[in-house]
This record gives sequence, C-alpha cells and structure tokens, in this order.
Amino acid sequence: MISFDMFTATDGMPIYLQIILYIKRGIIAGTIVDGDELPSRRMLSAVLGVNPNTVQKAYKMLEDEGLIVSHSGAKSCVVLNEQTLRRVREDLLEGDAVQIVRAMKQMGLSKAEAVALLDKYWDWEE
Amino acid sequence: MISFDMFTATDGMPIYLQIILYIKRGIIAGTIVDGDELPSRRMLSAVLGVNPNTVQKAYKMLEDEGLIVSHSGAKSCVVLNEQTLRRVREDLLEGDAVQIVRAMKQMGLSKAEAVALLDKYWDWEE
Amino acid sequence: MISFDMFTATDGMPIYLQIILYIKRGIIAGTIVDGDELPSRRMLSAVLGVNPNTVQKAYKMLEDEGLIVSHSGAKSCVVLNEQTLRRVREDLLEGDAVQIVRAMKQMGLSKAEAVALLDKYWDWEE
Amino acid sequence: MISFDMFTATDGMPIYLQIILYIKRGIIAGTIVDGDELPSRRMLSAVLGVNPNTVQKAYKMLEDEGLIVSHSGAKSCVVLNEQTLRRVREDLLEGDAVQIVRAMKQMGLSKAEAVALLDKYWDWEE
DNA sequence: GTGGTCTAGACCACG
DNA sequence: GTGGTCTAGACCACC
Repeated sequence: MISFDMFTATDGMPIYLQIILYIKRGIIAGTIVDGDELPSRRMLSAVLGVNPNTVQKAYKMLEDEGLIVSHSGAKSCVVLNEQTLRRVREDLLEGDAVQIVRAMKQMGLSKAEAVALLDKYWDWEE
Repeated sequence: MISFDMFTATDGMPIYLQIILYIKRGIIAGTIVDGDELPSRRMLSAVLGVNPNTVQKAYKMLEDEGLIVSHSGAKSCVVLNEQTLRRVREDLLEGDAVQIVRAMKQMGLSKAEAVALLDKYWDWEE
Repeated sequence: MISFDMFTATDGMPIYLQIILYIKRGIIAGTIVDGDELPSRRMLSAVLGVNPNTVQKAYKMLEDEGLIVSHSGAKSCVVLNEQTLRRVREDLLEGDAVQIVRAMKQMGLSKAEAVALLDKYWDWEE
Repeated sequence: MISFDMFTATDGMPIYLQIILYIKRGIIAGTIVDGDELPSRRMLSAVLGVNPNTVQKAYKMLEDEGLIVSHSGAKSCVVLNEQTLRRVREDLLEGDAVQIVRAMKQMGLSKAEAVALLDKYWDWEE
C-alpha cells in the first residue's frame, strides 16, 4: 500500500494535478511498482484533507492514461510495463527540470548559485 | 520598461498568479528595480495573448501588496525598498527551493543526482 | 410468486426506485395481490442482474411504506387493504399521466396526435 | 430566447437529463429553432432553482451531441439542420411513446383505458 | 454579463 | 468497505 504522508499543498496548482504528480514521482522513484494497491478514495481524501471527489478525479485521469485500473467495489491497482514507466520517467524528469531551471533563471541565479540553493534546502525539514 | 518575452504557462496555475510570479522573479533578479514602469495593461495583455482584465487583476493584487502604485491615467510604477525586496526574495526563493527539493526527493533522487540533473538542463534551450 | 421478466431500465432513475415502481405497477394491474410472496432477494437480484443489496434496499423501502412485511428467515409478503391500494393507484396513475401529458405537450402535440401516437405504439413489440 | 416556465422536476431522473429532454422536446415542437439563443447558465439555473453547474452539464452534453454551440463570453446558440432535427425527432418520439406504453401496460390498462386516462389529464392544470 | 473548471458533499451500486 | 455519479458553490478567463 502506498503511503502519502509527504504530501502537502502547493501554490495554485489544482489539487488533483498534485496528486497525479505525487503518484508519478513515486513511480519514478520506484516506491510505487506494478501491482501496488492505491489507497482508497476515502482514505486518501481523509489523509490529505480534501474531498473524495478530488482524489476520484486524479485516479480517473491516471486510469485514462493507463497507469492504474479501477473496478467498482475493489481497490484500484497500479499497472506498469517497461514502456509506460519509461514514458512517465522521461516526461516528468524533463518537465520538472525545465521548469526548475526556468524559475531559477528568471530569478537571475547563476548555475553555481542554483546548486548552492539546492544544497542549502536539501536537508531542510519542515 | 519591463519586457515579458519569456513568459510561459505553468501547469494549472491561474494566469494572473503566473504574471505576479513572473514580476516577482524579475524583482529578485534585479531586472525590475524601484521606479520602473510596468507595461500598460493593454500592451501586456496583447503580448501575453490574454485578456486585459486578467492583467488588471494581477496589477491590482500587486498594488494591494504594496509592490506597485497606479495613478489613474498614468502608468503603474514599481515601488521597492530594502525591506519589501528582502521579503519578496525570501518568500519566493524559499518557496521555489522547497518545492524543487520535494519534487526531486519524491522522485527518489540523491542530492548528487539532483545537482547533476540541474547541471544537465541548465544550458538546455527549447 | 411474482415474476419480473419484463423489467427494463428507465432513464437515469436509480435501480431500487425502478424495482419499487415495477412492483407498484403490478399492484395496480392486479397481478400482485394481498398475501402474495415476493421473490427472494437473491433470486430477484439474479433475475435482474443487479446486486442483492439493491433489491434489499427496494424491499426495505416498501416495508417502511407498509406495502410488504418481512419475517426474518421467511419470505416477504405483500400486505394490501382497500385504502393503501387506492392510494398507490392514485399516486402512480396520476403521476404517470401528468408526466406523459407534459411530455407530449412539450413536443407540441395536439390531443388527437397524442392519442394517435399512443395507438400507433400500443401493439409495437421490440 | 427560449423560455423555461413549464419546467418542473420529475421523479428520480437526473436534473440535467430533464433539461436536455425539455430542450429536445422544444426542438421537436418547433418552439426552439436553428439560431435561437439559449438562456444563460445563471439565468436558467435561477429559474429552475438548481445549481449553474447542473445546467452547464446539460448544455455541455447538448454541445457534444452537436445541437448547440458555446463560446466563452458569448451566449450559447442552437444549431440545427434537417438531418439532426429528424434524428432528434425520431429518437424522442419513439422513446417517449415506448416508455409510456410500457408503463401503462404494466399497470394493466387496456388501450381504451389508456386513451381515457390521457383524455382525462390532458386539460388538467397544476 | 458570458462559459469553463475545481472543489465539496451526498447518494447509488457493488463486493 | 470499494468506485461512480449528481448536485452545489466558488473562482477563473473572456466579451
């Protein structure tokens, strides 16, 4: 069972997109693997403090994308093969990296300053 | 005059928040300084391809936050002192850094891998 | 024993309401009379291709309405007296008629056209 | 502009389906013709006493079906050609008639009784 | 003002 | 318990 304890709200990004992001990142990290059961809509919504419907929307989009399967009355399961895993990995890594670099450049940081910033906050705990 | 040529969409974030974010990053970068004139609402909306009302909303929130002043009939000007500049800087840098670190950790990257990723995409142009 | 072979879906109406409706129409038609045994929950659910819980819900509501009695371990029986029968009859006939008339009027039919339409489809078998 | 004063709630049928039905029946009746403007989401929702979102859903499905077109900021318009009009007409007339006949037969009415019922309630006003 | 979308809460059908 | 859907309310972007 996947745990969602690290999840926190972020900016103005819609919650359901954040949930999708979180799951995809877990897939990339290898903490979510083929056959894993997702937490139920109710449980996850309770943990995140959001409406079950918001989780439902995220799960639905993941299902449409072919990353999970849902059957009424049964838990939703992650279904991954080599190809989809690679696709998710490339999309997300590149997307995140590009966005991060753009943000730092807009703030006028040099590459060295960016690395220093990363280093500074890496072990920062909230 | 501030130029907005680099503007690009960011996930599901509302457009007016993206505009605010872009301006704040420019302030941090030093490309926007105290006394600068903001482009007119109609010009900026034309450049960004969005509705003038949307720009208006962003400017209004920046004004409420005390970062710009608008005189009716005249251009809007950026108003910065040491204190507000530092506040904006810390808010944004910290917020971005925390978000970046969380994303990379969720993907299971080590600090070294994160730095390598940053390095790889830094000079990447789209 | 009541038979349910004609049962078909009706728009977006919840299934348990359709079951209730079907039984009430049978009561009006006289095919279901005082003292009749209802089919068991599992048999009816098998015949209709729905979940036993759904049938259970319909029976429960009919029981609350006083139209049937259930003894644990025994079959459910229909309980009708003159008064309840008349009430059911009037409610349903009137409800259906009003709805039918409204539908036909909304489609711009005259009374004669409505009767003609009824006549045309009365002996129509699917 | 189409008026919705005759609209009333019906059974367990979802509200958005009722709205769709109402509009389609108006099309059949000829009271709604090609090029007509639909009432805005807010206005109609106020008249019907439902949430704007419910109307939105009905309009969206009608748009997907090709019966209306919507542009953000402008009113939604009905778009009809001979072919779609005929399709709507046949679908609805047949569907309504079949359902009406089935309901009446389930209640054990003869054709004559059905016609009499129709006649009785035709001039009935609520 | 307009339409579009996100979040929320309740209910239905299923195991 | 599970997932699916309908209704509700608020906000965003556009005219």
